[in-house]
Amino acid sequence: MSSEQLAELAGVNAAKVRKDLSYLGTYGTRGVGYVVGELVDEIANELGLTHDWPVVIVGLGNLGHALANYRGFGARGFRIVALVDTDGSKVGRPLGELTIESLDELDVIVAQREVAIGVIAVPAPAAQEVADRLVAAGVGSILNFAPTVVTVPDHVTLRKVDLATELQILSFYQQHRTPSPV
Amino acid sequence: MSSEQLAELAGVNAAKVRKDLSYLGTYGTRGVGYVVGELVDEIANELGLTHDWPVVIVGLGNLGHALANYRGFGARGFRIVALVDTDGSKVGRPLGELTIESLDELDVIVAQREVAIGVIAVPAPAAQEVADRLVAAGVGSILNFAPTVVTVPDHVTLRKVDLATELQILSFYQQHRTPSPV
DNA sequence: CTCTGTGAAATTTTTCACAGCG
DNA sequence: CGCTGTGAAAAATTTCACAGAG
Repeated sequence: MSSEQLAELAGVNAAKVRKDLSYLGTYGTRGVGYVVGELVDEIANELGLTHDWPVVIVGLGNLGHALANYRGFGARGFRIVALVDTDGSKVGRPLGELTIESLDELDVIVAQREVAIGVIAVPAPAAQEVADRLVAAGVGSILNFAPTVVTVPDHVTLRKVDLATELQILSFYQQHRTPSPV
Repeated sequence: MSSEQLAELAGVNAAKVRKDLSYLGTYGTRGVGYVVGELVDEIANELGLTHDWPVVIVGLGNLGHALANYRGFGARGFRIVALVDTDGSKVGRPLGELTIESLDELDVIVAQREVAIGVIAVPAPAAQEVADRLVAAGVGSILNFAPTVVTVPDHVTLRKVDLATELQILSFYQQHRTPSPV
């Protein structure tokens, strides 16, 4: 497949595709293009998709359940190894292959199962507390779904997914009738 | 509040804050700083948060439920006006203030309630079909949570939230021990 | 010939640094 | 004075355009 075709599919400039791919090394063949399978392998390799990343989900309301049931984490190297909630009535309840555990067990869970990533799916008021506990337990990366600002030490990577923000971006484009970006 | 303080809170350079805010007009006072309330109003105004945007959620599995129950859409001007599912056994079931309706009613729902934004929360295989129906019904913007590529005509704005991608970005940083961005 | 890989140019974004207002 | 608003400089990103490999 040529950089032109890849660019078309990705909605970007062909030169950009070539420049970006060139950072991986020389995987194209002049006059021919790229072998898609090779590219996929090399990109997976470069992005670290060869690792297996144990994940803990904190908070099992609707969103937590949705995440716990989400197909496709496995295919990308993420293994959900624990489900944690503060709600005593939820603790002990089975969910898929796992059983909901108490937030108080977090330290042990993270240490024993070598959890690398924590997902916060609790209500906003509890998010900072959960983040602090995750950090204290030794988690290196946090994905926060709670609609609130959470702060963590520098050595911890934090990302936030804010559903209302996504809608806001959409409505902004709609309002301005700007041609759709990515 | 000074641009310095705002920059600190946002984790960016103070000059950038001033430059960005200057595009809104002249809302700061030299020697003093910005009046936060004024800024909030002006930004809300510029971003179109004064509108009210009717939203339809398609697919009421765990994720759809989570979205339907999500607090904070209202505060940002998004009003969920319809919940739609293909599953006959779900149709008619009440959820919050709304009742789940059939996908077949989509055209009427969108037209009558002036729906501007559609949220796709169905399994991946059904996503394209739902997107097509939303477009046909006249929705101008779509937020897709299904982990699959969906294509829409140019005049429709599409955004995608892919949970696995978010985790991938996290694990990439973790692997490279790069200082946390954003 | 075709299509990559890549210097160089163009463009965009970010930062600097300072005149000048309150 | 202190802090904004903003030209100008610096840095980063994207695109061009073409030598050269297959």
